[in-house]
Amino acid sequence: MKKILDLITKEVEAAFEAAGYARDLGRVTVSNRPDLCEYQCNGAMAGAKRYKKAPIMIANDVAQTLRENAVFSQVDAAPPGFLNLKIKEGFLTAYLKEMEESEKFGLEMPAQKKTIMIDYGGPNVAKPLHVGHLRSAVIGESVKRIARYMGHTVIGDIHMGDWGLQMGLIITELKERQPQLPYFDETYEGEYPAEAPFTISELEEIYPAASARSKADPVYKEKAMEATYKLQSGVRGYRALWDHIIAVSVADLKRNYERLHVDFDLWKGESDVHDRIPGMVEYLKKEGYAHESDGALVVDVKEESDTREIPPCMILKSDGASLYNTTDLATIMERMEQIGPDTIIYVVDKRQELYFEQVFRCARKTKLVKPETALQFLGFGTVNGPDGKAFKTREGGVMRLETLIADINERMYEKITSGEGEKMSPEEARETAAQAALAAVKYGDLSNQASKDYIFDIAKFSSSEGDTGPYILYTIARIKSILRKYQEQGGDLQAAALREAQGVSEKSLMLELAGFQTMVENAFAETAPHKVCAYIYNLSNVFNHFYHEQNILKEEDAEKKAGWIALLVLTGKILETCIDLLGFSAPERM
RNA sequence: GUGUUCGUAGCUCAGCUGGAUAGAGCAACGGCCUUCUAAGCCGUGGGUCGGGGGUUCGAAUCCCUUCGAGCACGCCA
Repeated sequence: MKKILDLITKEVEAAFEAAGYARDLGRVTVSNRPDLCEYQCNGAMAGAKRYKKAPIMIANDVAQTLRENAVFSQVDAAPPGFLNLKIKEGFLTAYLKEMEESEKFGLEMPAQKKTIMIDYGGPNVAKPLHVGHLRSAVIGESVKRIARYMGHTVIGDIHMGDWGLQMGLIITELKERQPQLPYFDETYEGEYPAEAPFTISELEEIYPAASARSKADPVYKEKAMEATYKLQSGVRGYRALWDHIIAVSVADLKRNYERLHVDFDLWKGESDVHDRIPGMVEYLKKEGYAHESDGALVVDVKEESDTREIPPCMILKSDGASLYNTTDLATIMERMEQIGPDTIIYVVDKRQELYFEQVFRCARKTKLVKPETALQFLGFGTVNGPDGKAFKTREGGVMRLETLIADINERMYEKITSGEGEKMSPEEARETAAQAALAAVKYGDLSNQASKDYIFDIAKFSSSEGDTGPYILYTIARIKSILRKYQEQGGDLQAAALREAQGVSEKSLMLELAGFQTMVENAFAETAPHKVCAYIYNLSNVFNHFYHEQNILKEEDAEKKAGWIALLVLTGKILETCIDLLGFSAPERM
C-alpha cells in the first residue's frame, strides 16, 4: 500500500495544480511544529520565485482548494507561506486498518528484488571477541534484518581473519613451547592427533604473547613470517595445526555470537580464497592492470578527480606473499562467481575507509565486478569507555565481550529480582534478564549513528529511564500485560476494531504508527538502524503518554475500550517488529 | 604535510537532500501511585548550534575561511 505521506502529497499536488501551480511543489512532510499541525507543505515558498508572487498568496490559493478536500480536517496558510495540515480522524483510522490487514503493515515490496551480501570484516581467529567486534556484529545483523524485511535476499558472511601473519605467529609460538609436537616434525608421516593441542583459553593467551614477542624480536618475527609462508604453501603439519586452530576458534565464536542473537549464513574466511589467488594474479598481470612497483605488484587506482593522493592497491608484497587486499579481491571474485550479488556491504571499522576505497576501485577497474554492482563501505566508529577513551577493563586490559555481557546480565537480574515489578520464578527472571541485557547492549549501540564513535556506558544503557533498550521492552511488556488482562476478562483481541481517535494523544499515537513504512524505507535506504531506534523511542513515548491519560481496562463504553485495545495490539506488533529488526526481543512481562 | 570526519545544553546524543520558537535523555529542581506495570507520566530551569564571512525570502543544515579534536595516509589487517 502507499505510504501515508504519498497519499497526502498526492492530494496537495493536485491542489497546487488546480490552483494553477506546478505539481512538484506539493511535497508534504511530517510537521516540525506539532503544536500547529500534523503535516506541512513548504512548496509555496519554493514557488515564490517561479511565479513571482508572494508565497503567502500561493499558499492561500492552494489552501482554498484544499479545504474542499475530504482528507483534511484543517488547512491553514501561515506566513510566510507554510501550508499547515491536519488530517481527518476517519482517514487516519481507515489507513491504519488497511495497515493492520496488510502483510508487513503495508510496506511495499521492491519491484526488483536484490541480492545483498554483508561482509562483517570478521574477527581474527584465536583472539577473544571484545567490544570492537560488537559493532560489526550488531550493526550488520540489524542491516541484514532490515534488508530482508524490505524483501531483499541477504547473505551474511562473517569473513574471518584466518590466513595472515597471525596464524604464523601462533604456530611459531606453539613451536617454541612444544617443539616435540608431531606437527613440527618434517619426517612425520602418520596421522596427526584428532584432539587439538590447546584449548580456546590457551589459544587466546598464545596469540597476544606471540604478537608481543614478534614486535620486540626481529628474529622471532622472521620465524613467524616463515611459518606463515609454510602454512600458505601447504606444509602438511602446519595445515593440520591450522585446522585445529580454526576448529577451536570457530566453536568458541559460534557460542558467543549465538548468545548475541547474531548469525551468519556463511562462515568463510580469508583462507577460502587462497587457491584463487594465483589465477587472479595471473589475470591481473595478463590484462595489464597490475604492474611492479618497488618490487611489489600493484594496481594503480588514482583518478583525475581525486583531491588527494590515493596509493595504488597492492596485490602482492615484494616477497611475493599475499595480503589482505589480495584475499579481499579474490573474495569479491568468488562472490561474483558463486552468488552474483547486486550489492556487497562491508561492515568494518571506519579507519579502513581508504583501504576499502582502493579495493573497490581496483575491483571495478579490473572488472572483477560488474559496473552496476554496488560496493558499499559501512564504517563504524570506535567504542569508548565513560572516560571517552578506548574501552578498557579497570586494570587497563581489553574487556572481553563475554565478560561485559555477563556483567550486564547480572545487573539486569538484580534489577528484576529486587524491584517492585512482576513476581517471577528465578528461571523466568534469568531469561528476562538475558533479554533485557541484550536489548540494553544492542539498543545502546544501534541508537548511535554507525559511523560515529560512541561511549559505552553500562549504567546508561541498562537503565530503563530515557532512550534505552529496557525502556522499550518495558513499554512492550506494559502493552502485553493489558492485552493479557483484557483477554482474562473475556475480551477478544481479534474482534477489537480500531475507532476514530477521540483525543489528541490517541491521534498522536495513530499518526506515529502511520509513519512506520516511511521509517523502514529510510532506515534501509540509508543503512541506518538508528532510525529504527529513534522511531520506537518516539512511539513508546507517545504510547506512554496515551496510556497515562486514561484507564483502558476500566473504560465502560465497550466499543471505545475495544478500539483502544485494537490500537494497543497494533502498537505492540509494530514495536515488536521493530525490535526484531534491531535484533532483540521482548519478554512477556518485566 | 596531505586528506578525511567531527565540533549542537553541565554530560551523552538527535536534527544536516535549507524552512516557523534548534529537540531528546541523563544530571538539577518541583509534582503524580487504595485506579490497566511508578522500569512510568507531567512540569521548571539550562543553547551566540566552535569563531568569522558568503549564497538565500529563509542557514545548525549548502559554500569559503579560521580555530580545536579524532582518524587515515604501499609491502599490518
